Amino acid sequence: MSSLVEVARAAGVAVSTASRVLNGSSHPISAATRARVIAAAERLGYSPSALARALVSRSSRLLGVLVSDIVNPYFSVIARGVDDVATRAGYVTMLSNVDRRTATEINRLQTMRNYRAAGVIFAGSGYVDDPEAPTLVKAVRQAQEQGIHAVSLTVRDLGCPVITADSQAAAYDITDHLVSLGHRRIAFIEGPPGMIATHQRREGFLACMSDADLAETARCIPGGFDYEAGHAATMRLIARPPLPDAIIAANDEAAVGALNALRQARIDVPGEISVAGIDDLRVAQFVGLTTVSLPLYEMGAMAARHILDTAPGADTGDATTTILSHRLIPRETTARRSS
Amino acid sequence: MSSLVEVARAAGVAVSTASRVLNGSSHPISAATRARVIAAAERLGYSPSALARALVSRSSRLLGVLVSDIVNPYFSVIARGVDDVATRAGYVTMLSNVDRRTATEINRLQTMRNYRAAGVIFAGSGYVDDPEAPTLVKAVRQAQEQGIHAVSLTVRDLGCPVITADSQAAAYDITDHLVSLGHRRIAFIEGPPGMIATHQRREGFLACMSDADLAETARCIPGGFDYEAGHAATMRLIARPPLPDAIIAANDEAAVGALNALRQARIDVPGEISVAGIDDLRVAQFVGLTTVSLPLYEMGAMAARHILDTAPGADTGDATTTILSHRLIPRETTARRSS
DNA sequence: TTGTACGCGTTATCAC
DNA sequence: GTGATAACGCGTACAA
Repeated sequence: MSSLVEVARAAGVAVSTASRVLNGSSHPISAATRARVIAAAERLGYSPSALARALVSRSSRLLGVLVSDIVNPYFSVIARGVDDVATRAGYVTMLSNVDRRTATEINRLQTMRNYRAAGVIFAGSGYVDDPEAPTLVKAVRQAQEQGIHAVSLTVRDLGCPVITADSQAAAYDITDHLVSLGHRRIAFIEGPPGMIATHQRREGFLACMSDADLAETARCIPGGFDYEAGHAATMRLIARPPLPDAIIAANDEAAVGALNALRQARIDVPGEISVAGIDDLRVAQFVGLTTVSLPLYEMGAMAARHILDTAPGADTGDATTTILSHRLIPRETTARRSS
Repeated sequence: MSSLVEVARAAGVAVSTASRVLNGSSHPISAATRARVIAAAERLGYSPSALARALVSRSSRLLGVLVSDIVNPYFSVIARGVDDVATRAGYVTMLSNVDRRTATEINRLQTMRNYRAAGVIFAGSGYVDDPEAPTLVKAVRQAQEQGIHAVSLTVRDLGCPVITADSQAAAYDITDHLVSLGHRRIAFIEGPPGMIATHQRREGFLACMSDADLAETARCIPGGFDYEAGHAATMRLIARPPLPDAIIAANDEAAVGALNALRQARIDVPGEISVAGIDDLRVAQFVGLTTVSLPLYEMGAMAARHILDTAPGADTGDATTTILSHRLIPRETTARRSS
């Protein structure tokens, strides 16, 4: 609770001197006074006000990250990547859950603007034809004009740099894997309606099926990114035979839901049907799910690094896109078509 | 990037007037000037500096939460609880991963002190006989003297209020469930060595076994809180027959590891052996794991609420303990002893 | 090498 | 109703 003035007084020096020793300034200070100041600070339990510091230096060491839901492992891995580089650089991570609501995203962005965050990372996907998108874009632009760096981790027209994985290619690759295994009638459980990510993954699936001349046996069914959605979609599939040769879910969690629905129906995986997901979250490893590994941690880390490395005030507004590579991870839920 | 002075100038009023309309002061303002100020603020894209605000009001609307690892669902659920109430109250959550290192905990606490956080929540467990504990306690005390509220989500002598679940009772209850199912030779896969949480859960197991006159058939084996640890511990169990009647893992993730080791060894669950965990994370539902549900979300939410509700400067230093209730969740990995 | 003084953006106190 | 002005705690020219 003591301030610099008190430390200075206790050490018998001027505030500026105390300031200089306490913030590692390069300004020359005699060893003696330096020691006195440090001792006084220690004795008083001095805690430098990052608030005042940020106010005068016009830039806080706060780094914001907007996720849909931190409980979703997809986002917690990203957040971990962000926080690791933030912490190493002496920054602190501000986290906000926006539950996929653009309005909430706008709101949280404003809040982080108010705290003069060094940057804000948008981890979640947006919607196609989102009526609120223009408002968000405007808020992002204002933030940028203020010197706040924005980075999006999904392809999204926010007017800020994008650091992401190629979702469409990932979906293409997992589909190709199944096709190469001899599967022809493949069902794709889609993500939540309206999301750009949903659209991209579906397109990747469709593109591959089309390239393999399997467009007629491709089947897209409504789903979602959670367990329940994957489970329900698969139940519907089971209820309307014949069963497809394989099921690809828009993400791992839905794939696990599919797996369980199949198991409950006593349908052998991968004997009777193959199942695959996308993301490669920890749960995929637990259940031996074939999937595509997305560089989530790296996306978060790289976005954070981009913000910290970019000189304050520089190049805001550039909208470069960086694509990090993904990787197919074959495990036990897929096998060569038996029949 | 525009400040209050600029808004005031643009609106042709004094800063104090602009301030009054822009921060919802109860001070009377004529409708005309109010409109002018609002218009000017809007036009200039004014963003009130939460930094300056916090500086003058001597308390920010920042809420810190220290977790071991946000990727661990145990902690992400807690973080969600914290952020939900923080956001609703206009606060923003600062998140830090401390990887179970007391030194890191101290370091991050200092950082949050510097930002004059309204409070800091310690989500992770500490160690028994931790040599660094005194330093942490001192840091917590200093933070409190500064008006920062600390709350621990585990039983831990930090000199701050504790809001938690009764880990020991939870372990007792899950053990009792297995005992009541007829199991006698029960193995307990412990958590990471040295952690208070590990100790509590083990004690709960041992207490129940002892109460059931099963002390001689109780068996504790070293493990950990992750999948790999549960897997490895179970492999060791399998390697030294006879197999126990049941396995209880210190948490759900380790239980899933145990489940997989058993499955790979073609040992039927729950036919030949029952398996249970503790926590009731989402994965437990996926695999049908019998477990004990801990009020993680509520712990985070209640801790946050406690901090926001407590009048600034008041009652810091009280060290009350609040225990939230847990609940047994029987699922498919446990069954009555067959033989 | 050390000290003085101003400004960062707000709020609050006191006049008018 | 409205307007000066003094803090809040710190960094940093500029001076000594």
